[in-house]
Amino acid sequence: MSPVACAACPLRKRTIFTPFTAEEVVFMQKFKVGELSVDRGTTILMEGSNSPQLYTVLRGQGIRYKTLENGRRQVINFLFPGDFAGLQAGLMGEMKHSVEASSDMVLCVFDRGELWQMFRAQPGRAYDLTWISAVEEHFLGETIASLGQRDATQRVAWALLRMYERLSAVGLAVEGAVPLPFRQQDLADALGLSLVHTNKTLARLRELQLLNWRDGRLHIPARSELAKLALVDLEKPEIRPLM
Amino acid sequence: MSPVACAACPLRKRTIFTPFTAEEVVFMQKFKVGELSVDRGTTILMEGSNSPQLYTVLRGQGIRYKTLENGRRQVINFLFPGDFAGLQAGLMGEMKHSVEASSDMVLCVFDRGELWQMFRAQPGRAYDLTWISAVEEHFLGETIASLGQRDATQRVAWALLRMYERLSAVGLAVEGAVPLPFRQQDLADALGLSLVHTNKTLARLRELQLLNWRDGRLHIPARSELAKLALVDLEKPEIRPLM
DNA sequence: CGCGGGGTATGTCGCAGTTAAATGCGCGCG
DNA sequence: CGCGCGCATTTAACTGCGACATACCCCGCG
Repeated sequence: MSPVACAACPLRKRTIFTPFTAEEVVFMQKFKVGELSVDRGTTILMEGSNSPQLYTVLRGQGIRYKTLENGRRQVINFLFPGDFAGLQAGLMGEMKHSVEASSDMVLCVFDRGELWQMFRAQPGRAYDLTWISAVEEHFLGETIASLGQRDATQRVAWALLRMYERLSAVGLAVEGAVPLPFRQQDLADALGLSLVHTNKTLARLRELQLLNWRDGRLHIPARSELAKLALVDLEKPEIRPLM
Repeated sequence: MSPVACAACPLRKRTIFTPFTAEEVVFMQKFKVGELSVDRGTTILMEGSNSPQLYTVLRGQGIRYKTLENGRRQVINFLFPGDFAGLQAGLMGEMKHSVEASSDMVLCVFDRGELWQMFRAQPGRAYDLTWISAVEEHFLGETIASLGQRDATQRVAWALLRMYERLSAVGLAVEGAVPLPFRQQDLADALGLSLVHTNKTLARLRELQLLNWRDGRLHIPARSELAKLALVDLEKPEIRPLM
């Protein structure tokens, strides 16, 4: 059965940051897999283009977004180490979204055309990918629920809390702070709010000492009630102070 | 390479409604795959439960939803022939969403535990599943964009148009009408709108002869400008009449 | 027959969230 | 040095959408 633990990159079965094994190097060569380093601000995938590459994030953060017909931008999700990108357009055809590096990034790249060969040679990779897709889909579902049913405060709290936990789990927390190199506009576009309102909400959360996000680093105090806030409906009077 | 056309069910490489081939029957037995018929209203998957089964829809429609902490419900997507359900919870663990039959349904069922064996024996299935996931993910991304950036009218227009096209493509359109056995409340919960507001929006779209949804059947007039409406921003004066 | 429940249809009102516009602040650059 | 530019912040005025209330329709049921 071998229920592989979250294997983010086809190259890595274990965790994100381990060095390559000899076996993995052979695999890399066979399937034309390589590493790619990009600078902050680089557009890795562009909507409308026809990229034959797939990526997994090894280090750094990025955002995956889509530009609508009316010019507005929707950030679909944020990319962290372990995430996958490039599949969304289907197994072929042009990309339906863009990916941009919010910090310097290191990516694991391989060819979409090799996927079929890879699955045949290594069914375990297919299993990994299915797993990753399932988790990804789960989070997209959560996001939909957030956009559809929660108010601004809950959305902001939920999003930041989730990112915080996600990055902490990968060991990126330093003294209770985690790197989050996004602009407030990125967060606003992800949550379907205006920049102004996002800002106000952040200010309130900061006042209440529920979180602190400055200079690209997010800090959440030890006994922060943020989790409650993100989940519980604000109707509840005991949480009400938030407004 | 064999870029398999959208193979909805592990049992069917071609289209949705073809009968099983002898080869497929052998496959069914080997991997303990079966068919399941359920009545309208049946809850197929329940959030919190621990179902070991995966499903693909062969016939009928359903909704996949999630109940939030505050009691509100978010419909994540609607299920049509060809759609996949049951994976979202990850490859194991309890379901994070529920699935309910909106009409009588016929499902293709198989065991999550067989997935690994199946992938090993038939890499093509893994490829299919990856494809399906990619398409699914694409639509979830679209939904997120809709919830985040579009107003009520655009959301309703977009959602109904998409379903209409989807079902037409599978040949379910009869005289320009397509079966859509959902309540307005379901649509509202999917779009993050109140029932009342959804209703009013539908009324306006009906007045403008852009669509007609009655008695579980959706009709869209041949030269309906619905598509424009769903995509173009209402700022444009020529579309403005809608308000 | 009357009664109740589920779904649909409309009107009014208030607030959360939007749009617009202006200020401050740090940084790279001619 | 001072100008421009990206980003964060703040204030003020407007509005889309949700909450609530009410009414209608169809159908099954005692």
